[in-house]
Amino acid sequence: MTIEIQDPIDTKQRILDAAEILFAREGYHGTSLRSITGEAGANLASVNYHFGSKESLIEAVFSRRLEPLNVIRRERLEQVRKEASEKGERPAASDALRAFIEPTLSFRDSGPGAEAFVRLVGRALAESDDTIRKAFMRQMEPLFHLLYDLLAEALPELPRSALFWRLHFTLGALSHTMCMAGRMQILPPGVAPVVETPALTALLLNFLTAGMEAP
Amino acid sequence: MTIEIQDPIDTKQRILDAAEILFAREGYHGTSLRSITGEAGANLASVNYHFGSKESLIEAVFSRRLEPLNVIRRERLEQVRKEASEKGERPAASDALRAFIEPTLSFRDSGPGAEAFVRLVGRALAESDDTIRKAFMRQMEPLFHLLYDLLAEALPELPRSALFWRLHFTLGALSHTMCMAGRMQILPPGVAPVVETPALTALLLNFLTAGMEAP
DNA sequence: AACCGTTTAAAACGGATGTTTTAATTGTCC
DNA sequence: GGACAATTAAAACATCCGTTTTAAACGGTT
Repeated sequence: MTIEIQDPIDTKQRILDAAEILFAREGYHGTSLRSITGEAGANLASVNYHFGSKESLIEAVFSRRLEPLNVIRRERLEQVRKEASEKGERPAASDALRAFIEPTLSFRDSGPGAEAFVRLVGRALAESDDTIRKAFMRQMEPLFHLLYDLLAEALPELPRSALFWRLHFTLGALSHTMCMAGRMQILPPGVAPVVETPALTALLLNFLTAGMEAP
Repeated sequence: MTIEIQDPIDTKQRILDAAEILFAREGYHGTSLRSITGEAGANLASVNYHFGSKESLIEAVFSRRLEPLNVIRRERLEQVRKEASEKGERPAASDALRAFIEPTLSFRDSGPGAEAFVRLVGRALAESDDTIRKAFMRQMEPLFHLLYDLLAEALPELPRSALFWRLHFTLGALSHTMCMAGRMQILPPGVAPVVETPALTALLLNFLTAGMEAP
C-alpha cells in the first residue's frame, strides 16, 4: 500500500492549463512552446515528452474539456427528443437550440480557465490551420449532426438545404458570441458593458429561434 | 510628355494579390513573407521596401478592397435611410440588413482574389492578434455604427442592449458565412454542395431579419 | 552620355521556433 | 541499499522568421 504523493499539480495538467489560456489569448501560431512551459513552470522538452508535439497538445487541450461538455450536450439533446416522443409531439426548435447552447455558454462560468477555453473554441470554426480546425471538427461533428437531425424533426416542412444553412448561421452567431466572452470592444452609449451568462443565453436563443423558425 | 510603361503587373499589386490569397488560406502568422514574395515572383525585400513591414502589408490588403466596398455599403445604407424619411416611415430592418449584406456577399463574385478576400475578412473578427483585429475594426467601425443606428431607427421599441447583441449575432453569422465561401466541409445527404450567392444572401437575410425582429 | 531617383537583387543578420538528444534526478519495488 | 523505469533538466539542432544592408539594374531627364 503506497500513498500517491502528487506534485503540487501534475505537470501534464499545468501544461494544459497554460496552453489553454495562451492559445485562447494569442492563437495557436502566436503561442510558442517556450511561453507555455514558462507559464506552466515546466521544462521546454516536457511538452514533447508528455504530448509528442505542439499539434497533439492543442488536440489534448480541446478534448480535455470537450469530452465532458459533449456528454452533457448530447444528453440534453437526446432528452429533448425523448420528451417530445413521449408526448407524441414534434420537438420544439427552441428546445433543441437551448439544449445545445445553454451548456455551451454556461461552461465559461464552470471554473478557472473555462472562459479562455470557450473563447478558444469560439475561434476554432474560423481557424485557418486545416489540421487544427479538423481536429476540432472531428470532436464536434457527431454532435452537430445530432443537432441537425433534431432540428429537422422540429421543422419538417423546412427544406433540408435551408436548414443546413440556418444551422451554419446559428453556429456562426454562437461561436462569435463565445469569442467575445467578457471581451467587449466598442460600446454604443446606453448599452451595459457586461451581460450575465443567463441573460446573454436568453438573448441569443430568442434571436436564433426566430431565425430558425422564419418562414 | 512621357508614356507610362507599366510592368507586366505592378510589383506592389502582385504582392497584394499573393498576400491576399495566402493570408486567407494560411492565416497571418501562418504565412511568411518568403512564401508571399515567392508566389508573387518578387524579391523578399520588396515587401519591406514597398510596405515597410508585414503588418503594414496586411493593412494594405484590407484597405485596398475595403475602401471601395465600404463606399458602396455606406451609400446603400444611407439610401435606405433617405427613402424611409422621404416616405415619412421608419426604415425596415430587412432593408437595412440587405443594404449591408448584399454587397458584402456579392463581393466574392467581383473578380479574382475577391473570394479569398471575403474569407480573410470573415476571419478578421475572430482574429487572435490584437493588432490585426484592431486594424480591421478601425476600417469597419464607422460602418458598423451606421448599421447600428439605422437598425435602431427601424426597431425603436427594442432595448438598445438587445439591439447591440443582436447586431453581434448578425455579424457572427455573416462572418462565418463569409469564411465558408465555397469551402464546404461536411454535407448531410440531400443538401446541395454549392449555393449561388443570391440564393445564399436570401437565406441569410431571411434568417437575420427574423432574428432581428424577434419579440 | 552622364546623372539621379526608383526599383530590384542577393546576401547576411539576429533572433525565435519546434524538436531531439543527452544527463541528471526522482520515486518505487525487490 | 540497489536496480530500474519515469520524469525533469539543460543543451544543442536545424530551420525558419522579419528585417536590414549593400550592390546592381533600370528609367527618364538634362
